[in-house]
Amino acid sequence: MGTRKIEETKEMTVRTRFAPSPTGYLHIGGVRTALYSWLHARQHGGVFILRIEDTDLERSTAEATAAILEGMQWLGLDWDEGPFYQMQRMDRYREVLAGMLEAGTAYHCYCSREELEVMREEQRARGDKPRYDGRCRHRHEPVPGISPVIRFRSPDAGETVVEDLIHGTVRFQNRELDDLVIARSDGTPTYNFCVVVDDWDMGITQVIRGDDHLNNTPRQIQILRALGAVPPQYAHVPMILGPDRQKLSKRHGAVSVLEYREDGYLPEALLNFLVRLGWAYGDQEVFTREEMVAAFRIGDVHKAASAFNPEKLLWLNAQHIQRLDDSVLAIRLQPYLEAAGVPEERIAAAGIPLPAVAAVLRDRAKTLSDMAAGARFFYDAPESPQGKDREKFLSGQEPLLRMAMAGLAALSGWEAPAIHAVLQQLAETHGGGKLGKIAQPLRVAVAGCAVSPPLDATLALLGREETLARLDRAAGWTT
RNA sequence: GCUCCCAUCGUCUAGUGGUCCAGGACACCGGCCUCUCACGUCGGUAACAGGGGUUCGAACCCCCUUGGGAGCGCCA
Repeated sequence: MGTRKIEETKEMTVRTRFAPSPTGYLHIGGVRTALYSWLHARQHGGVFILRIEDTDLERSTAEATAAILEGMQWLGLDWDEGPFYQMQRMDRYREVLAGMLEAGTAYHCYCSREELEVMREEQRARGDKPRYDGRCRHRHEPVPGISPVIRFRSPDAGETVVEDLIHGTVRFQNRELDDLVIARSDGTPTYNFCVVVDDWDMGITQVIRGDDHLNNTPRQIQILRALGAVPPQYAHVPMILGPDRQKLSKRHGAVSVLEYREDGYLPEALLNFLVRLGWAYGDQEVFTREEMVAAFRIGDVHKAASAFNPEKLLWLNAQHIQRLDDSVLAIRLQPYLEAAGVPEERIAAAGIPLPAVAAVLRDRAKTLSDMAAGARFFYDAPESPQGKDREKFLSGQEPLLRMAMAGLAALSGWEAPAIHAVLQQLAETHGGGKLGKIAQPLRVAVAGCAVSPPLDATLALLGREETLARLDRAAGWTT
C-alpha cells in the first residue's frame, strides 16, 4: 500500500496552460502552441488551463478576449480550468512581491528612465550587451520624490540550465542576465514576474510556449528558485513563418482563426495541418483528433521554424470533408448555405435532402464555402446564365432540351441509372454517340453553369418535376 | 554589438553511424479515368547550406563558416 502513495506523488498530474495576451486576435501561431499544450494534457489525462495575460492595459481589449475564447471553442480546444485573468490576481502578485522585498531577493531601484538610457548607450558604444548594472542593489535609503520600480536580484555568477523538452539542454551564464524589473513604479507587476507566479500557483508541470520565450526562461527559473519553488519543465516550440518564409503577418492572411471558419475550413483540418507543422508521425498525414491525442509527443516536435503552406491546408480540409458522414457534413454545411443565401426553410421546402446533396458534392469541394456555392442551384433555380455559357451551350439547343424533356417525362422511375439511360440514348441520337455533346447543354439548362456533379445524379436529386420545369424554362434561353 | 536558438526536395517532413546514388505528403509536370469540374490512379522533376575533422564508414557525432530567427524595455 505504501508503494502506491509513492507512485502518486511521483507521477504528478500533468497540468498545461495556454496563456495568450488579448492584444490581438488568436492567430495560427498561437493556435499551434495551444494545440500542443492541449494535446499534451489530454494524452496524459491531465488538466489544460486557459489564462488571459491582460496586464497590458494599453493594448488589451475585451473584443480580443472574446475572439480568443470563441476561437478556442470553435477549434474544440476545451479547457478544464479558467479562463483566469491576471488583472484579477494583482493582490497575489503584490503579496509575493512584498515577500521578495522582505527576503532580499528583490530590491527597489530609483534609477530614472533617462539615466538608464544613458547607461545602455554607453554599453552599446562599448560593444556590450545593454544591461542593468545593479547600481541600486545596495541602496538603503529611499530617494525622495521618486516612486521606485522593483528589480529581481539575480545571481551574478554560475549558470542557469534549461532542460528543454524540445531543445535539450540550454545553458545560460548568469552574468549575462541582469536584474530585471518585476514591478513598475506604479506598483503593477511585469510579465516575467506574473508568468512565474501564475505557473507556480496553478501547478503547471509543462510550460509549452513559443521559442521567443527561451531567452526569458533562465530568469523565470531564477525567480522560481528565489521563491523556493520547483521550476516546471519547459518546451519551446518554434515559430511559424509565412509561405515566403518571412515572419507571419497580416499580408499572409495570418489573421484571426475565425477567418478560417468563415472561409469554410473544418477545425479538425486546421488542427491537423498545424500539428504536422513541426511534428510528424511516420508517413501519416491525416489525423483525427483522437489519433493526434494518441500519437503526439511534445518531445518529438521539431526545433526549426516552419513555413505555413496554404495549399496543403486546403488539401487536408478536402481530406477531412471526404471523411465526414453525409449527415454530419450536411449539418456542417448548412450555415454556409445560409450565408450563401439559402435559408434552412428553403432547403426543407425544396424537399431535396441536404445530406444527399453534400454526398454528391464532397469530392469536388475543398472548403465548405465551395460546397455551399456548388449546392446553391439545387435550392435556387438558376437565373439565365450569362455570357459564354449561354452562348456556347444553349444557343440553338431548344430541340435537344425538348427531346430530353420528352424522354425524361416518359420514364417510369426516377433513379440515376434510368436517367443515365435516357441521357445515353439522347447522346446516340443527338450527340453522335458522345455524352459530352448533350450533357453540357442540359447541365447549363438545369444548373445555370457549366460545372456540377454528374448530370444523372443531379437530375435524380432535383426530382422530375423540377427538372422538367427548369428544362422548359431554359428553352427560352436558347436564342 | 552581445547572448541564445535553428539549418534534408519550392513547402511540410522521414531519417538518430552502414539496409539512403535519401522515403512520404502538398504543389508542379505528364499518362490513365471521364458528361463538366473535381476525386481517384499511375509515373516524373526536385534536397542532406559550405568547409574541416572523428570513423573502416557520416544526412546522422564534433568544430568553424555562411545564412535565418529570437532576446537584450517600467511590452507581453
